[in-house]
Amino acid sequence: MKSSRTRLKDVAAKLNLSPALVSGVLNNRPHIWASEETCARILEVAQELNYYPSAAAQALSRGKTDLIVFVYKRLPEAAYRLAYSGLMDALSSELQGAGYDLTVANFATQEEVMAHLQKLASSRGCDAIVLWGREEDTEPQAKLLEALNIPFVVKGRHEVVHPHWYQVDFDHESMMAQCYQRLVALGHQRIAYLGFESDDGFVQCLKSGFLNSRSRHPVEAEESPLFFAEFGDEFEPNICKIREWLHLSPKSRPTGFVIGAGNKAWQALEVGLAEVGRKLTNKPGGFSASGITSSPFNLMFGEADVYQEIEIDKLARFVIPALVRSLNHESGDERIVRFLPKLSQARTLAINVKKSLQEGEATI
Amino acid sequence: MKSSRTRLKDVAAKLNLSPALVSGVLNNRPHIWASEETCARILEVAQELNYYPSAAAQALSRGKTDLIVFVYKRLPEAAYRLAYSGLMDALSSELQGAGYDLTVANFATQEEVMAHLQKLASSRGCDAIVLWGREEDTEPQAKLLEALNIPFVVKGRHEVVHPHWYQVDFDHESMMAQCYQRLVALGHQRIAYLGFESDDGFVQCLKSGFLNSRSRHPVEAEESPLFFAEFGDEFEPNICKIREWLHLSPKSRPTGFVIGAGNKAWQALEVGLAEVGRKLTNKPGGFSASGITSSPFNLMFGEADVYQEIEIDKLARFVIPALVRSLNHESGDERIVRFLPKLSQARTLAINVKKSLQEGEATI
DNA sequence: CTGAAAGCGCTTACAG
DNA sequence: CTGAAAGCGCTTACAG
Repeated sequence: MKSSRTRLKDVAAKLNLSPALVSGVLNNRPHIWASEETCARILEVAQELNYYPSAAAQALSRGKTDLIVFVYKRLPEAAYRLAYSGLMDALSSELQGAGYDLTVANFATQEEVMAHLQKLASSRGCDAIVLWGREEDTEPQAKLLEALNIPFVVKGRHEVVHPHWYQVDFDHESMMAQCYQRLVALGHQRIAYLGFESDDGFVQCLKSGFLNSRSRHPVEAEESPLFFAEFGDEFEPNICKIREWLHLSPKSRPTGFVIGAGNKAWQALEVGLAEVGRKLTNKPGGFSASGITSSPFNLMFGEADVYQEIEIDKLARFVIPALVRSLNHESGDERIVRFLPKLSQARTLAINVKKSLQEGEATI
Repeated sequence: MKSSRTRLKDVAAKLNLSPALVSGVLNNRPHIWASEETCARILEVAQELNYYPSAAAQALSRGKTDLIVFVYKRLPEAAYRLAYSGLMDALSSELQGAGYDLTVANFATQEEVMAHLQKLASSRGCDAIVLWGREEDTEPQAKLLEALNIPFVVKGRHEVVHPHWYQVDFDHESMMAQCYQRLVALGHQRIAYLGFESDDGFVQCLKSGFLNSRSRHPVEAEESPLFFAEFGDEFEPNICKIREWLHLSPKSRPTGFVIGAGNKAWQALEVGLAEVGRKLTNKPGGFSASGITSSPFNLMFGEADVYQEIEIDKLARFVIPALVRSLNHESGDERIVRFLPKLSQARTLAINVKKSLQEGEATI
């Protein structure tokens, strides 16, 4: 009982109407004339016969696939994979709402990505493309799409070199500024920065966000040293640096920490503090931190205001409007979307193994 | 300079050949005759003109879209979202290798999913479908696809009611059995189980895997109590139960833990042990645990052999072969794939705040 | 062994 | 206001 799908002419035949009329009504094309009643009957029969137009035939005749392709180069680091978690949920659901389907294509190498983009363009396999990944990868990809004259949106910070590209990303500078302000408001005088060691665009923006805040703000005496460190997403180098900082004298060690790095940095910070009998707090007078996190995130011992995982989904939701603008070749500054999330309190396990761990009872 | 894409007849014209011949050679159809040299020239010109066949035209004339759709109902719990992390990477890359593109469609409600499946089938929008999610959701979805006679593979444990479905999942029973054996090998006599509180198929399989191992294995005296608890993915209920167990006398409390739950259970276990000055170890004589984890996973204090995050990707790789079998309507037992991962050592922060935390120095 | 022709299932000017 | 016809770009029997 192979159910041969219903075609347009089947529903037209059943109604004794021409396929053209039925097509016109079903797509409610303007300037199509059919009585109210005929329209109703057409809808009814279409539903009754379970008619859905052939996607391929429509794509061929309309020259439009209603397909958006999400393209990226696979990154080996688990941290990046996790950053994509929830992205498909958000993108697919937004696109469905806009009448598009989402196709996903990822490749191990940049060459494969470029070849696929070329193929997509030449085979008219989609209406538009979303590029995701590091700037060093997405930049040549976007250039190719630009040359091929195919609409696209790219995730990333390309405003300096390519201000005319449709692009979406966080406002990393302001995020770090918010964190810095938060710590200043808590009364911290010496505020350290833990970042990533990377040329990635967002990393540089995080860094300059911190440095600009610091130089603009008067709390740190100009001659006070700059507590600044960048590492890969690993525990060891972070903990070493933190130990070094924490072993400075109480008058000279940093008490506030802006984190422009991943969960390993947070873990190192908490462990480092625990080693000296302290934990993070949101109250004045202790050690405090604020910054970005990867998902899932929770503190072990203390408390802190951070940017939580869910933000990447929110970011994804800006992609679709940008895509629509791109498809319509709308111009203007709204080609560049920069999203500033809000700080919120991190969940914590509030582990309290020994009394000596409690705030204020430094033991070393 | 809108680059109008090259069509088949363009390359045919340039070669003074008929489109039919060119098409035949490009698709290297059997029984097509063209001299070696002609073939070479065709390939050459196609490449030179950057020719890729129109996806829509091919789909229409061949009745095949080369599209696989990955369909699921969105689940609100972050834990589930994370379980999908890496899935797209694995699925897309496998499919690209098999000549298919991956399309993703997710919806908030079951009704929307069902409607989309109906539409996909009727619009011939894809060649096959991958269903992912909980059995209670995927079962009616799969039934619909079966009725619509469209090839599919479903993630899940449907072997009892639907042994003829193409399905892929972990061998949860054997996983729990492996964990149990591991603890027995370490000399544990009283082995507890921490699971999820859920009707999900995999949860039931984990549970029966543990219970069967236990009943088959002679180490536990038949009258020894069953240490067994199931909770949602939350910290509090787990820690309460663990405290209760750990406060039993050394002769009667459990020393081994099989974890059929998420990271919250692990955190609770580690915190509970830390509260009594202990941590997990892989050596005989202490407290040990083994089980499943969500990604990313690391222990805070101790060590343990666990199933790591990456397994979900490995699982995904079994989907494509199953899909191909499904497309060819191959029969046999290989419709059901059950994957048994290997235990491996979890990363640990090895936090060691106070000496009293060290193994063997119980303090309470 | 080759090329002209029909067909896939829609859409959309274009004549009635 | 309507319907017959051509066209989207391929593929594939089918006659030469």
